[in-house]
Amino acid sequence: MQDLYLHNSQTRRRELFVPANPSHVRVYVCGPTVYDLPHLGNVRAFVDFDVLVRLLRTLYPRVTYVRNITDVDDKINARAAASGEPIGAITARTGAEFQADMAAIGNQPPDVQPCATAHIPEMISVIEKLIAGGHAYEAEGHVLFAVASFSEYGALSGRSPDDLLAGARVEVAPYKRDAGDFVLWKPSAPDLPGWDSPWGRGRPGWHIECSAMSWRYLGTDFDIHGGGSDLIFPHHENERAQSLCAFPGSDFARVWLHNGMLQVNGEKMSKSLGNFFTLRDVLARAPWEAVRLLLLSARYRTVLDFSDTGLTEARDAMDRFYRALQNAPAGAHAPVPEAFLAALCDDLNTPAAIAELHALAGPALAGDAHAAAALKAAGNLLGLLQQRPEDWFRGDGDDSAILAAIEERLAARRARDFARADTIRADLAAQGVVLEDGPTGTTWRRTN
RNA sequence: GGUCCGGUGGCAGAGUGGUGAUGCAGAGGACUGCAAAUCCUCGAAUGCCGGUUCGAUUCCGGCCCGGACCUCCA
Repeated sequence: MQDLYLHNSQTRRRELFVPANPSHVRVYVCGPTVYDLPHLGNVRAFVDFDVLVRLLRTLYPRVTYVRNITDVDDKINARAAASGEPIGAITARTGAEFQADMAAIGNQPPDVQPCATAHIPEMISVIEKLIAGGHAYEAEGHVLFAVASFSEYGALSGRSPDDLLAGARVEVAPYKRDAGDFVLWKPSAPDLPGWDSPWGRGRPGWHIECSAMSWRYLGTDFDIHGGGSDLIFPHHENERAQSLCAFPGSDFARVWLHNGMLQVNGEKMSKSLGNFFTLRDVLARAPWEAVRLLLLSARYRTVLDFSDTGLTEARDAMDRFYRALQNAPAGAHAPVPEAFLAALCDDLNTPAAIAELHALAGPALAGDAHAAAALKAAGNLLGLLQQRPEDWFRGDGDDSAILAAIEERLAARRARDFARADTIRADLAAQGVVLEDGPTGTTWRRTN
């Protein structure tokens, strides 16, 4: 079997991936907070981890992929207060939109998508373990994690507790023992979501849900934890501290993977900056496979700058791949090519993998049916190239007017009335239909 | 200010201690009524300064520039 190497952000090194149990690989990825439509930066992360899981599924017999849904959060509360829409309605609606968008970009559903609000008892249980172990304390109705109780605190994000204080941007609540202490549980006002707990009616802090739900579905130790690089601190640092202290002797996640941010015009795309495109904005301008190819055209760890040029190029590349696929006999199957698999096994080197796609497209276009079948098999690992080529080029819709115009143009060409033929072709082009005259006749495709 | 990541042709983007992938764009040609698509050919890059080395784009140090994070974030 191909060795898989991954860049572990905890050690900051590329390491051979060795699952704790090769017959069952376990992966946890931080999912969305459901209060708005996913933007393209969110989508990049989930596409990257979708490819990771597809790869793991080809290398290992069983993979459990857990991705949480955060449906209790102060941003959700703020959105509800601002819009008047009830919290439950916001989370239900945007949760459904999230699922629809994941399907629209070609991501396979995770095995488990636990909601935070359905796992309050597990969170309370973890918090109780932390208090019992001397890692958490109650203060003014809050339960706080005591950073000083965990000597490894800061190891994941590479900072010392002292560094964290130096440039702190927020005021330190007076009830904290240390400035770095963070909330596990906090009191909730009567008009906000709350659950009964040993510390009164309240709601969880941000980080505890992931500790609770990874424990519930993957156990105290698992193989890979993924998320955006902006989550390394504080979210993952705190999550790790909670889990390691609640379950002494465990390793929690053994490999941490963090995807780079997506930028637009050199600036980070994020909800708080208000410069984001939702996935739906982008899908209105290009087919989903072009968007997906663009997102995979840079390595997951690097910053990716989104541009219209890139979108156009990705679309043209998909055109070429699907053209090549037209030479695959129906039902032809080929194994995933070695070089392609090797690229993905090198820390998900998707640009190198896409270069292999191009290397297959050449022979396939020249009529090599095996190369075409291999191209399709490789594309499948990226979540691409599984449509019929005619659907990619022409899609659904009423083609009768187009076909009639093509017939008329063919008649004009036979009569050597090229002016008329060119007029028809130009008219179709204006409608987004490109004609291509080949040795076997005229074919057509949509470009919008 | 602190921690971390990165700077490769016109653009995007890999890799590598010893002729620097791939795609787009560009130039020339084949094919075509003309195009489109396809094919052939070509030109074009390692931020700056040192160090180690027979040899550095790669390793080390400094500098410059960009980005992420420093309790909202994928």
